[in-house]
Amino acid sequence: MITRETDYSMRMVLSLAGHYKRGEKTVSSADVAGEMDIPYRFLRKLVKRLVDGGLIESRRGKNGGVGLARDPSLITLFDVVQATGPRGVEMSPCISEPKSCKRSPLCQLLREFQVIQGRVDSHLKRVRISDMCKPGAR
Amino acid sequence: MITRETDYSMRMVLSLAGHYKRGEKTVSSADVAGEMDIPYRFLRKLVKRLVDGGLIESRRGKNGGVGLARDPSLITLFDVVQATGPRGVEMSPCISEPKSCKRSPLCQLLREFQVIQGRVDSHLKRVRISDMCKPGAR
DNA sequence: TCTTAATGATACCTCTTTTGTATCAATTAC
DNA sequence: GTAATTGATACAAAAGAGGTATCATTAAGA
Repeated sequence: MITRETDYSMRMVLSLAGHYKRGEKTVSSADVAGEMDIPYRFLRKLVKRLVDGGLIESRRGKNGGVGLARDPSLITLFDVVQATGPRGVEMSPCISEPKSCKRSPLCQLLREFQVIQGRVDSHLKRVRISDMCKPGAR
Repeated sequence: MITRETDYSMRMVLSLAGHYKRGEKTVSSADVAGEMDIPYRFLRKLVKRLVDGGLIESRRGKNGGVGLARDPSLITLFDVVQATGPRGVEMSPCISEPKSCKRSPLCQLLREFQVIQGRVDSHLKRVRISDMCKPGAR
């Protein structure tokens, strides 16, 4: 599931990619929040995870802000998903916690869920942030 | 997202498919609940949706119960998902409610979500219940 | 006809997760 | 030194998921 957290994180990275291409390596969180319709304080929480995940860098103090840690062609949607939360875009609780269900060893449903999850993840891995920064997009 | 509701509904249909193949066209909800580790009263709620969705049929009174409405080869996982809830296995709230976000007309993320959603749905449509009732499976 | 076993309908409850807010400390440019 | 910015942490509100309870209705069979 793509939660708001994941969605907002992706928006933020997209925004930073746009600035990155224009040579603006650092932008304030407030600017990104305004630009991408993200609640400012919520976004501030997400910044931490993206920094911890190594996708963005931040600088404190006056004229500080955040910026991509590397070229947008080297960041995929999957990277953002991973950095945002421990559970990713998991299709089913059975994916991350198969042991919590005694049926899992023989469960045909789990098998199918795993196949679908694999497809979703591999698609997310193929989509680079740079691919999404086309003119007219936002 | 595959919620417990969806998961339980799939389990129920799988169980009924097993009985169906053994010639038992009607089984009590209590038996299915016990067999598939589903809380009985919760399952009762799900029965209604599957009946409304035309996947299963029910008979009241003594010796009543539930059973598949058609051959398991004519029921897919997608059918179960659709019958279970209005939102299906939606990847993102943006899929079912794009109008709720003013960004959607130009949103590159929404485009990607839609592509992924389409892949998930088409996979679910290819998996028939009969495919999943192999020996050793449950 | 009476009893029993089953579903139908509806309402409710509780816990977790998601989403969002608030506060204060630390840092940096000028 | 001041103003602008992020860091860290805690809190709160809202929504959703998961589960329970109750009573009505129906049908089989003694």
